[in-house]
Amino acid sequence: MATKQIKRSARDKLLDAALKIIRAKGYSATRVEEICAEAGVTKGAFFHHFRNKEDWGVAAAQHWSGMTGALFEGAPYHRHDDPFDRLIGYVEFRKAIIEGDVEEFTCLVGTMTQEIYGSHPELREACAASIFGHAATLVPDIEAAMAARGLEPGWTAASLAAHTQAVLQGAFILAKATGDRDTARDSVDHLRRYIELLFAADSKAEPTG
Amino acid sequence: MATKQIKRSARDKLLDAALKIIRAKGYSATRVEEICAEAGVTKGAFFHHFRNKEDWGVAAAQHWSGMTGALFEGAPYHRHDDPFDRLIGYVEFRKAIIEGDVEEFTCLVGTMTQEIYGSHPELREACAASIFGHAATLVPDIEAAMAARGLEPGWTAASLAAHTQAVLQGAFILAKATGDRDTARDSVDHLRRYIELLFAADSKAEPTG
DNA sequence: CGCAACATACCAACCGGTCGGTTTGTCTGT
DNA sequence: ACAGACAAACCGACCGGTTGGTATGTTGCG
Repeated sequence: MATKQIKRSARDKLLDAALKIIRAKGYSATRVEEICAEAGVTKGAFFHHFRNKEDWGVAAAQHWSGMTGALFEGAPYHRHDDPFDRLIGYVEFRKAIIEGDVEEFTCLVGTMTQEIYGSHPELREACAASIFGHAATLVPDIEAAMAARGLEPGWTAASLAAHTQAVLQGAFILAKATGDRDTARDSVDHLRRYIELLFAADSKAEPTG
Repeated sequence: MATKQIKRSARDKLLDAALKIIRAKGYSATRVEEICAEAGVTKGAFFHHFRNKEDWGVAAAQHWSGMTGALFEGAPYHRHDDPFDRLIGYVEFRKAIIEGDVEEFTCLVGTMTQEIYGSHPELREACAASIFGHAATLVPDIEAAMAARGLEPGWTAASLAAHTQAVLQGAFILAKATGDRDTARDSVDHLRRYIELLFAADSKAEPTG
């Protein structure tokens, strides 16, 4: 199933190069010759596989969704019996993979969204699908945890799931600003604390209407 | 002190253009001729006032700091007597100014940081100073609120202040992805609820070590 | 006058995209 | 087993518009 061919095609190499370069310097500043050099192929190969640069960007976003999807699907936090534990496990897993250089742990589609949301609708759509598709995987566990505690709060499971992604995206920006992983990890700690407080305040009245 | 000249100089116009264009399409994709057109000046004026594009970007970040600094300094939430109320007031103010098109309420320096953190150190420094300089204005109120409730938690005032900025930056990304203001406002609601829960759980033991 | 604030004209490098050609693999008939 | 046909994968020179930056005026104000 996995890595069925030893010889990676030019397309695959160009997509892997996308992850590295876009996360390091953004979509707009990335030149296609630079992509080709990183991938070790020529410009001809690039335009054989992709109609244009945006087409490559869309494919990169989909490639990213596939890779991250597999990563989270195989992550250990799913083993917990309690849905709340799985949710906390997810957050801790997100914290744990904040490792190495900034361009290694930041989010491809979040970075792209910033630059292209107004000028490349197709690409924006692909990025949005990646972010919210991932957020949707959290919803069942959140709903189950809510039901288990009999919570009927002023927020929805989908909204909390989206919020986790907002915190992570924002944490990445701060880490880029400081150049320090710990800046991002601190925000993930706050996110974990928030979720714990949300589900601890089970029978109490909500402070916010 | 403020707006001492009716005739805005080319420099001011170029800086105002920066806010509009960079927020709409990012730093890299913004062309200097486009900046000049938006500002209604010529390229000669641009390179008279700025050594190069990056120099202009740094000035834009500082201009942004000055503008937002004045905005928040004059905001009504400072009138509250209680520091906790001021903190909540700040969050609500941030929610209230999420209005109009996406490029009108998103953050200039957050957008820039994403693209240039690895390639333009001076610009990154200016953006980081803007973000964390703003976060620092929240620290006294957070500390006062902590002291008033006798909180000695596992988190610091500076860390919570930084987290507020992370949530806001992340909320902006999600709003760019969906094209909908409400996506951002939802995360600000979660942020408010988190702060309320933090300060409500005064005498209780922290769930997170 | 003299200097700063602008305008105009221009350039060399760059960059996305094209195009004709070559290599590599696969399918088919014998 | 093998040659021929065909297509997809890939190459790299080339093009034309664009872009950051410069060189050289011109204007206006103290």
